[in-house]
Amino acid sequence: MGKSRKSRTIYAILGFLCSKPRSGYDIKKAIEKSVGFFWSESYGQIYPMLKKLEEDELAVKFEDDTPSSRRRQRYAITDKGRRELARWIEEDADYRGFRNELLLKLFFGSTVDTAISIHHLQDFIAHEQNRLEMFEGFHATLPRDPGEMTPSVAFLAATLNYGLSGTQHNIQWAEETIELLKNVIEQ
Amino acid sequence: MGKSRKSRTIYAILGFLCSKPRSGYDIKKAIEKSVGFFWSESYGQIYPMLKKLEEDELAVKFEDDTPSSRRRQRYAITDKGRRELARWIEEDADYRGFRNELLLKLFFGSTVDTAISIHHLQDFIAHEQNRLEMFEGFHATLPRDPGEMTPSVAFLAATLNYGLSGTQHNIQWAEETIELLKNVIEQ
DNA sequence: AGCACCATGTAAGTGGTTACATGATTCC
DNA sequence: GGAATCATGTAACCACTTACATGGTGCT
Repeated sequence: MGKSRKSRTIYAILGFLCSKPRSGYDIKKAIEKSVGFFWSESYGQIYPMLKKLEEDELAVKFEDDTPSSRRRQRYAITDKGRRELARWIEEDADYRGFRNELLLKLFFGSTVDTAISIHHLQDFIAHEQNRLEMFEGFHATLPRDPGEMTPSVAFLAATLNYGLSGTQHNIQWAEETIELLKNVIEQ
Repeated sequence: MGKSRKSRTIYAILGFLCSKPRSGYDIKKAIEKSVGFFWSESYGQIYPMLKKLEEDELAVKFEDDTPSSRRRQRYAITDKGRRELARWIEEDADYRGFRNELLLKLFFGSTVDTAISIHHLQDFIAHEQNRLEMFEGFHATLPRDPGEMTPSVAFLAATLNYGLSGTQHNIQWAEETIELLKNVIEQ
């Protein structure tokens, strides 16, 4: 009776098959491009899982009928697959299992030179500023007209907003924390 | 040449041994109480790792000399252990590997009834509000007087601030997102 | 010819959780 | 006596990453 130690790879794949048939390679790329800032899957998970999806009749494979093109094994989601995806989405989400290495290093910061912690925070700010630019670029491509706010755009915007405002928040926190640590040094 | 697929359990343990000798049980409790909102370790990791720490001379075991008390095997960090901990802290932190199940469900929200996504967000708000109370309670115990702002308090405050402001941010985002989704429904 | 990219996989290894086993101690 | 907690461990299992293998395609 495990609490929630199940792979979510299957649902990530089903979710991306929902919009259109895709190959394993397509799925990996789509994940990186759209949800990469909060989710990732490796080929080592995707390809075996696609095989299992077909076994369980949650997706069907169809070879490309154009023999001239590259070998490409695309999968389409079935009705059973859609139901399984919906069932999972309706389940309560699991909030546990976060691990933040930066915070752990910072928590132990009093055992090393404070300059090291400040350096980590500056690194983090640079990292988050890169992400911020990426988010802003992405955000600019969203339709601003409320008439174009279709459901799927709204859900995309929702996750994007999380990344955007979260990153801004991270930068602000890191800057404030640097000041805090500098003040402590001076005393 | 793995990029960073090494266990950090060893460093979490060393970090907690740094302040005083502890048993495996103590370490687990200390982690839950202080860094539980961004880190966790299980006994299945801690006890074998303590054994390994002793083998590698990063810690030494000493049985309690009071035979009347419970069996308790405490470990003390060695100089070598302190050096190893410091070495790790100085390394660049790894920001990768976050997975957010709530966001994934939300990203696929257009495939199910929007009420489900709103329900998830309301659940999330309740969850974060509980955490907020916990953080605020914890925060209130910190010394406010700048004179008492010792380094170790400052680093504790830094991580706590992350949790505190991050939780506030999460709540705000979730509330705004509910409004966004409600507006989409009405159209 | 050579490089970058497309594309599909597999094998090995690891980190981590969960469930279970065991027993002492404290407190009601 | 019984329950809760203290306390230490192990075995099994699993999700996931990494590294490797293989070969086609398109472009210069």
